[in-house]
Amino acid sequence: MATFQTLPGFREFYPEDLARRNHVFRSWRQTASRFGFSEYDAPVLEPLELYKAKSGDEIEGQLFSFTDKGGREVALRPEMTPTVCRLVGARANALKRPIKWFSIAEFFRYERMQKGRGRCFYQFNADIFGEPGCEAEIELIALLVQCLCAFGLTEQDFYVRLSDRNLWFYYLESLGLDEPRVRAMLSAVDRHEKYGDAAFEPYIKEFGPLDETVKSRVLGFLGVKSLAALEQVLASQPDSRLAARLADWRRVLEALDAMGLAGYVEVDLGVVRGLAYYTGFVFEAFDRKGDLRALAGGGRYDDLVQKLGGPALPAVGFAIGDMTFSLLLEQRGLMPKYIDAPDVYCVIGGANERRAAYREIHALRAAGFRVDYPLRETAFGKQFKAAAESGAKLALIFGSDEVARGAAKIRDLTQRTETEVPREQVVAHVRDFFSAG
RNA sequence: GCGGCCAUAGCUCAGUUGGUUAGAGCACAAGAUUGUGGAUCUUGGGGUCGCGGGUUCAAGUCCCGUUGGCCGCCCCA
Repeated sequence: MATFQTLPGFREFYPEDLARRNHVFRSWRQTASRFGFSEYDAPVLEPLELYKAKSGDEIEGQLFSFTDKGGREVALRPEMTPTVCRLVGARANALKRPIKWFSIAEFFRYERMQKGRGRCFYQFNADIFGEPGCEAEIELIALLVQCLCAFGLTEQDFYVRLSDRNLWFYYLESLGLDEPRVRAMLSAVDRHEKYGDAAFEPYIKEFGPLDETVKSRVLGFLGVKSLAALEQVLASQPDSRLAARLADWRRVLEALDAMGLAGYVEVDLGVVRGLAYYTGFVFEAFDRKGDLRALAGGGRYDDLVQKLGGPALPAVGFAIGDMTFSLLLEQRGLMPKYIDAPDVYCVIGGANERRAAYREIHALRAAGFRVDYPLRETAFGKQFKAAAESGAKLALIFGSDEVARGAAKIRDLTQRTETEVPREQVVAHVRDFFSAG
C-alpha cells in the first residue's frame, strides 16, 4: 500500500484514463476550430482579488487560496471567465472582431466531492466578445450542441434549456417590482424547480407577503416552455422592451432551426442561473435521462469585462465540464475502446527476422503510422494474440520464409486475410490500406 | 460546513458466535506452444486486511479515534 495518497478530490490519469481524456479534448478542440474559435491559455494561479471582484468575498471559502512567499494573496483558478475577461479587456482595441476564443483548462474548487464533481476538473470554455446581437448566442449554442454531437450523442441524449434573464427582469419590472425585489425573485425562480413554492420564502422574509397576482404571474412565466407560450403571455403585457426581446428570441430559435438544431433546444424560463452577472440569454445542457448534473452552462455577461477593469465589452460564453460529460459518454457506450491503438502490429520470427523487420518498422513510423512490436522474442501465437488485443488493424509478419524471399506478409486483422508483398513495397501497401479507409 | 453508508490483492468481492499459515474470479507473468487470433489447462508473482489505539488467551471480524471513498444537504462560477 502506498504511503502517500493523492489529495482528496484530485485525480490521477493512468494511460487508459489519459487516452479517454485526450479523446474528448481532441474532439472539442477540432469542433471549436471548425467554428472559427481560437485557442488561448493563461495562468493556473491568479490573484485572489480577481475572483473576489467578480463573485464577492464569500467565494474565498470555495477556493484553493493561500499567501505566496511574496505575501501575495493568490488562488488556483476556479473558472476561466475572469481570466479571459482580463485577457480580452487588456487588448480589446487591438483584437479583430468578432473575438471568438476557446480554451481547455484545469480548474480547482475547494468543495465536497460528489458524482460528477471533484476538486479538480477540466472545462472547455468558449466565449464571444464584442458582439451585442444575439448572433453570438446562436453561434455559441450551435457550438455547444456540436461539441456533444461530435461524440455520437443525439437529441435523444441531451438538450439545451434556453432562458433569458433580461426577459425576466423586464417582465418583473412591468409587474411593479423594483430592482432588489427583482433580484430576490430571480433567485426564487432559480430554486423553484427544486423547492416548489418554498423557494419564495427568502423573498417573503425580506420583502413581506407576496402579492397573489404577482405570484401567479411569476408561476405562469416560469412555466413557459415554448415560443408560442411566451408570445401568448407577453401579448397581455404591452412593453416595448419585452417586444424587442421577443424579436431576439425569434431570431435565435429560427437560426437554430435553420441549422437543424431545433430538436436540441427547449425554451424554458424556469432556468435563470443563480449567477448575478448574467445579463441576457442563459442556457444549460442536460442529460435527457436526468440522472446527471448539468453538462454545460453559459449565457451573456455584458457588464463583466468592464467590472473587472476593462472597457465596456459585451460577451457571451459557456463551459462544458469533463467529469459529467465523460460519465454520460460511458453510460451511453460512446467512449471508444481503442483510442491509442497502433495501426500496425509486427509479428517477428527470430533474431534474424527482427534485424530485417527494424527497417520497415522505422520506415512505417517515419511515414506517419503508429507501429508496435514485441521487444522480446515471443512465440507466434502470443504475438498474434498481442496484435489482436492491441486493436491494430494490420499485422505485419516477418517470418523466416518471408524474410528469405525479401518479403513480408500483411494481415488484415479484421478480415483475417493475408497478402505477401516485397519488403520495399510495405510502406506503400500500408498507406493504400489506410487511405482506402 | 452537516448527515448516512463503506474500507480485505491492480479491479470486483468472499471470509462462519472472534480461533491454525487470509481466499476466489478478473487482470498481470511463465509454460503447454519453433508460423496465425481476445480460447483452454498448468504454474507463478502479488496483502502491514486504510491507519492508530483499545478489549481479548486470540481481532480481517468487536469498541473508539483518524484518514480516505461513495451518496445526499449547503453550494455549484
